[in-house]
Amino acid sequence: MAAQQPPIVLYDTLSASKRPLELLEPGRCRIYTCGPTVYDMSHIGHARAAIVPDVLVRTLRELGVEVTYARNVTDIDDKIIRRAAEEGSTPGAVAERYTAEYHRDLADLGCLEPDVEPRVTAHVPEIISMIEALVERGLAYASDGDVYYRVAAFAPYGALSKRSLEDMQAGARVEVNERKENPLDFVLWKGAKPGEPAWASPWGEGRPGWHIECSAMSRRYLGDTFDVHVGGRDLIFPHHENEIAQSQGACGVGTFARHWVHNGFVDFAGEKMSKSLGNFFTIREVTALYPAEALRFFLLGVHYRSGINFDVEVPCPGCGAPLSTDEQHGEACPHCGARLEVDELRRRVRFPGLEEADDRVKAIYETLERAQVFLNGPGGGQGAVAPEPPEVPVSPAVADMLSRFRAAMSDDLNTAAAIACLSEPLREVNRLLVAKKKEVDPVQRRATIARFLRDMAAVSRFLGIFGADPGTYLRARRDRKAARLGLDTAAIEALLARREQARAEKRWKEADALRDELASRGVVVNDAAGHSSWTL
RNA sequence: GGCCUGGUCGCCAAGUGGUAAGGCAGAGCUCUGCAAAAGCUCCACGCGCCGGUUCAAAUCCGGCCCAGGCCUCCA
Repeated sequence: MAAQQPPIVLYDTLSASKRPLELLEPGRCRIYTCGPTVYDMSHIGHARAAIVPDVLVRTLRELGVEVTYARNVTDIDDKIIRRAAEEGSTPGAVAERYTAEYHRDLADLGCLEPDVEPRVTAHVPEIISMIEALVERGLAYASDGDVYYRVAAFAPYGALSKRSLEDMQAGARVEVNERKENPLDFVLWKGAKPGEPAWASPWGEGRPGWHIECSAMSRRYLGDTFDVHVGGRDLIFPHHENEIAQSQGACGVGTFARHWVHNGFVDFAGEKMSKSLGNFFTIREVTALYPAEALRFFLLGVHYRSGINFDVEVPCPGCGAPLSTDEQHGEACPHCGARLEVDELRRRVRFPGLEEADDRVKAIYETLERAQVFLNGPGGGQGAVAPEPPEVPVSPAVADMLSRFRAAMSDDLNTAAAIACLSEPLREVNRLLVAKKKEVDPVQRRATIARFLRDMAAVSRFLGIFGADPGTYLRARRDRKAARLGLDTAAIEALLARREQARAEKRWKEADALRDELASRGVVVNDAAGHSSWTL
């Protein structure tokens, strides 16, 4: 597809409107997103902040745009230093460890690797030279070993966050820092403190402030001006506002990101996440309980700019009664009196929304698997999808699926609407798969199912979901869930075999009793023509 | 206090001027030894409330009520 036209419409925070993504260079898009500060395990909010730009990148690529995607790692920062001190480790070791954990989480979540992933500590020279440029232009000043940005000297300050300097001064907390000319000035370079990592600079030993790294590194890899900057909503102020001040201050007004994309928050149980029980979970904690694809599907079920709520259900270990947030913090269950311990509660936590997502992803994979088997027979591999017979009519619902899906994705990455486009085709394919021979035109049936599989492969490239081999996914999901529930797979298979024998001999009572026994463990039995299968 | 979002079916959630997507739950049915899965049918004359603009409004304007966020580290 020639991408001469703006490929998609995207909401832009700076202009506060949806507008076509007009690329600096037709057919090519440069994207920068703020990656994590690596001082701890990443939480679900980080997952969303990574998945949103990932879907943007995937969508543009699928629409024929050549994308350069940069996502930084902030590997030097107060929190990293503090963490290292707590652990008796070094900031470098802390950063390295959590960078690796972050990569593992994102790989689980199906995020593509960025084309470049710059680290702050490897770009100190670029940072210093940018600060020097700001000082030369009167936009920054050295003060007692620190360097600060002179906010009042940058006229557009506040344009992104829609706040005037006066507004902010009125609402600002009084900050005691006599090194600053203005309380709103922010630090570009921090003078070294004893025992902290430090680099030589024109202002003495020190290290970069928080915001400057994104300005310096985006410039290095994407140029003075690039197409899209992505980040969480909470970064609009001060982080992104300051990036604009730095970059445009150094490179000129009109430079830097042409389009600002900000994703909404993830809330837990209706509250913004905080590190107290019940509303703070890491990616790893969640993916230990549910498939990572279910988490991704859940996060994409809501438009990226909206907040998304993670329902959390914490049952009492004693009586199973759901506990309110307050009750979770209590000593004992108000219903049965059982002692409550944090670790125990965290292990038993349930996420109803994720369970629904898990079931939905499972159901879609089941349809994909049945479709594959229909076309290729049992054991037919993923790559063995039969070519679509030419010029054969395909059921309308399936024929339109991909174009409708693509249209939704092109309209400000409306993943929720895009996913909804799959429902009708899914129903149609399921209908065709079980239809009696005389009910459908066999040629059309085959063509429709083949087309569906082909187009679902495209869908999976947009979303980063449904790309696994269905049989492999379903087996892994089931076995993992069985292990988590402490079920003995071999014992289940044995019961199932006994039941099949009973059924073959029409001993229905025995067969039903065995099914009840399996059901009591949560195992769902599915009888097909010749054989039975089980799932969870 | 300043600034900014959002209030759509029991729950989740699309829809930003043209007559309410989708998912879950629920009801009935088909298939089935019985189930399960799948499928079929049904499930918001109304989109926080009150006015207004318009041939036409969930969508635009004004007022009000409610919830949340940012202004400090934060995805």
